[in-house]
Amino acid sequence: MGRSPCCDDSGLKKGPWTPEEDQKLMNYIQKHGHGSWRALPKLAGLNRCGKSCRLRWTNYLRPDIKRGKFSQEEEQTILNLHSILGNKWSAIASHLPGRTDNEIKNFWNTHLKKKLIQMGFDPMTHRPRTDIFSSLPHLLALVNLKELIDQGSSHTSWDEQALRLQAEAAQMARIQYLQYLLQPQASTSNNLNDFTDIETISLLNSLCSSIKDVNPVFGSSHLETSAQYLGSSSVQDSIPFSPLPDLQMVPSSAYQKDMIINQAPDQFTVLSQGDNSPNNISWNIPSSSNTSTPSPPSLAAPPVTETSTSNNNMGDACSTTTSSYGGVATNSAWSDLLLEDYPFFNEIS
DNA sequence: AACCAAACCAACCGCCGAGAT
DNA sequence: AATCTCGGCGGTTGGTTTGGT
Repeated sequence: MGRSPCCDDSGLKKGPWTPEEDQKLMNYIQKHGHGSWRALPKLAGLNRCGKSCRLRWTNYLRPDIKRGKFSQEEEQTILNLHSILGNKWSAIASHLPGRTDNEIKNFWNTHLKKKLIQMGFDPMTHRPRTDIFSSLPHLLALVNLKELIDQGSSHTSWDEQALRLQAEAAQMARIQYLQYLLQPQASTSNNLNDFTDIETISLLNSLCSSIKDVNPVFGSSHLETSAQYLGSSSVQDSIPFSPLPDLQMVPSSAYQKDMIINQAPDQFTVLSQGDNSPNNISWNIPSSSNTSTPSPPSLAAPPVTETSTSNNNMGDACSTTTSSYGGVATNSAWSDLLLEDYPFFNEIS
């Protein structure tokens, strides 16, 4: 029959470990290895359950454990891996030498999760949240802008500012809605080839024109976001992450290979390969079977993060952080995310 | 200085799959 | 085949630290 239970002795000590206990455990393992965790406490002279000893060793005493703050690279790696693996802390930890699953889990729960939520992204899906609360950070940012305007430093009138503000908000809403539409999971059919919706194309057109209306600077390589106008620290200080993991898994080159993007100053037209008819608005995207089981980005190539600084049209410096991971580029700013993940946006000029 | 709330993190709890009995 | 342990995992708890008023 089976064995007797391991940790059913209620006389065993629980709670924080003392330095003496730590020393006993370390001494024993360094001499004999841990072997059977069940037998270890008795052999090491500890009044602890084997499970407790194992936890103490793996999470705290192990000599190869790295202590201290997580680096930007580690943070980036966690975000990327979490977007692929979810809460598989041990799997994530296996890619971060010296970090334990417990440490990563704590770091995620106390820092990264909050960051994503603040930015309006669902920490579990890494996608823009569609519920009302996701808009709160942006609404707060708009309130901050109003306060800035109230301080009277602007050359333009309040009405002009309000109009621009309104247009900005509408633009953000469109971008968010567009992202929602472009998500494979959001599609009712789950078939990306069904994405020929006339509503979406007209949305693209309206987005295009509204961007130009709102932001005359647009036409250069980057679309500036409201957050950048506002100098919102919550977004500028943000870390790069994977907002749309499924699409990111499609290599840009293969992705673009299937599409010919044609654009004119006031018209947004998407053509499929092999048919240059301007009336054709079908959009060929690799089938869901190709995207449903993406392979994780290669960890052999560490993420490369670049931060560039530019000025928005209110004269404030703003920075954009771009990371490349496994050949897939992501971007921290909303619109830049859009540009990176949907290559056709890059072509608008 | 005192109090309170939020943040942090080590440790525990309960579950699961694999393997032993 | 059934029962049980072991090791591992993810979720949660609760004590401690930190920051704000």
